[in-house]
Amino acid sequence: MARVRLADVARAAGVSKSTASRALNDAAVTMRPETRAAVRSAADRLGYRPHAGARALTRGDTGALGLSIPDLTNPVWARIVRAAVDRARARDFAVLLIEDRDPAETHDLVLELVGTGRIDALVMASAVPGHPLVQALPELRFPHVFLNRAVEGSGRNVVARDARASELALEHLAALGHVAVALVGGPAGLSTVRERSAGFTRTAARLGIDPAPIVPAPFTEVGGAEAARAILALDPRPTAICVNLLGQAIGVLSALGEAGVDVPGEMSIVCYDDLPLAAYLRPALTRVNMPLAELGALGVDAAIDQRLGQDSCDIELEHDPVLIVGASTAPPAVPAPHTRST
Amino acid sequence: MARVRLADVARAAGVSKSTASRALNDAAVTMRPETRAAVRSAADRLGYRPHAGARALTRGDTGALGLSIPDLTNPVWARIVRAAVDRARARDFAVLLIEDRDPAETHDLVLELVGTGRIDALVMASAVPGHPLVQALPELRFPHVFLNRAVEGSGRNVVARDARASELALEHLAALGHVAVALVGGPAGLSTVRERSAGFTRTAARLGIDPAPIVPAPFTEVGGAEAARAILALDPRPTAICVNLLGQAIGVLSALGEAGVDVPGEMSIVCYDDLPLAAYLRPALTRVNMPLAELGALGVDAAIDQRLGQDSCDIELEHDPVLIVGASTAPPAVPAPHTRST
DNA sequence: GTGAAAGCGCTAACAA
DNA sequence: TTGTTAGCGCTTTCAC
Repeated sequence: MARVRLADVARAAGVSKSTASRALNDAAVTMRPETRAAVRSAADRLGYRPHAGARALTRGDTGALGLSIPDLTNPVWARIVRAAVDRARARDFAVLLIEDRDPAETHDLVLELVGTGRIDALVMASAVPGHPLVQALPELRFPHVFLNRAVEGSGRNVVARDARASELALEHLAALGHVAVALVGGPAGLSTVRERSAGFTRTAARLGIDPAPIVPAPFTEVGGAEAARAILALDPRPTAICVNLLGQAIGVLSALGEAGVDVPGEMSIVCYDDLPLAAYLRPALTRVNMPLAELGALGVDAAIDQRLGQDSCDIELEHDPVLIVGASTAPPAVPAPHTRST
Repeated sequence: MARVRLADVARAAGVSKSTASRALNDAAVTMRPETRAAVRSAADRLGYRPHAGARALTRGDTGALGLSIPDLTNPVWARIVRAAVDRARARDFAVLLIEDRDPAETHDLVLELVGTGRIDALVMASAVPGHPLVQALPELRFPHVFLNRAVEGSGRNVVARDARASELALEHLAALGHVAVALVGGPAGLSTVRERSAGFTRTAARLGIDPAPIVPAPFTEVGGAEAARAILALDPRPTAICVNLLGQAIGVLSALGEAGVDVPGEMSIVCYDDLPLAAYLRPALTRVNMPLAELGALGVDAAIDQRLGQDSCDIELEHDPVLIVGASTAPPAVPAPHTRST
């Protein structure tokens, strides 16, 4: 099972190494069709595979991408990764996965990957304010894009229409008659959170919904549960809650259940994540489906294109989020009194 | 930002390339301490990083591992991947992630990765009976281990004590007084499923629990829901259900809820996955925590060690699964009559 | 203990 | 249209 080298193919086809190389790689160059065919068939027959290291050495690229995401155990990221890997493979790139649980370590790792010439570009989906990589990348002049977590002014952002998620949610709730809605937000500084919050506030105003409390919360079940308890304590109490993450929504459901608050009877819930799970919770969640697959694919495309010399630019996904109505939303039981002491 | 090469380091340290290389890589070779120090400090100062491709060419290895898993969106696999990537990094290896959604494609991809010399070893966590790779790998004589999905007779299996999960679950249920327990199983041919089923049958017999129905089901929410409906239709009806996957368990809860069956009042549930989510379901699940992190880490260790020339062998994890009692298990409401017509 | 030189497998000038 | 040649950056004999 010794490695088949280009020289072997060349010999088998009766040509020189360079001709063999050209026949295999350079579709543009003009050469006798039978030469090309001979080389190709020899390569096929012998099972020739170019050695990636050798190629990296001469061509100066690796055919690999780095992909950094914040949390692998969140299925939303898993879906993005899946789409990214698929697209990368379609374009003949491998993906080195980086789970960014510690920015400083991620910084070191990426610098190592770049320095050792292991990747051609980086898809950075774990940007947060103050992340050392966000600062380091431009100085490196290394091809990169920011995916789903925009860095303002970078001109390399690939993002979904996050504000639209809030619009869809609030329009649905308004149509049901809700006039006071809360939002369980997320960690400060994340562009998705910011966009969704902005869309929330803007749309609430437009629809005549109460200036609604936005409760920041960690992206965890506990975070959702605590936010829900805070919201329950509000006076007047909102009749619906929008939630950024499915994990948070599960925490919200849990807290509401413990407090004896019926969903959707006394409280409606809309979640901005759509995963199979969401349909099987009790009640099944009304949710917004974000185009995660498109996100992953476009991120990879942008990164590769940039490596190929194309100028980078901010990209917003074509597809709108989609609202999926479940059993967690209903008209408010008692029209909220909507009075307030002055 | 031009690349710093070994030659640059050598020049800066006033030695030859070979000396520089030795100083940096070969801890064993004997050389003047000050020479080594000079080289090291020069390398540090210049920010030298050996080029991975060049190194692959001369050393014949890449410092990268392939890791194939069945489903990235299942957080259980995400945890295994996380641990694998961490361990790989600790041993200075990168990980190329492969999501095996189509065995034929995975086969091609892995052969490509191996053929192009992109990986030094494969951690195969997506083996199923008849998987083309399972056949191809031994012929390739390429270092590989089977992780969490054993291939009988391969002598390269890294697995947890899956049978023990069933033991723990049944012992808990027996202590509560259950005498008829069902198991929601999984796709045929998976070693984990087989082990858990075997442990289930064996332990049930030992504890005097009814020859219990094992209902195979896909690893999805729907799968769990359908299995639950089948179990509800049984006569006599079991008073408890063990479930292989968290996703299935959520389907089970959903189906039981729809059928108006109270958990744990009328039906107890134990799930063999422990994820944060499980604690926030209503009711919070009684569950078995498998040592997933150890699994991922040992799989990587075994793969690397094998690449390093060590003989492979089957490995069972040191740590036992752990039972975590939630609110989904309770004594059976009415002692099951336990009579049967003959 | 250290240096010179060869070569890993490939691509890309440059010739022919 | 094809072949010759010279590296890419590194490790590793083999001399010294």
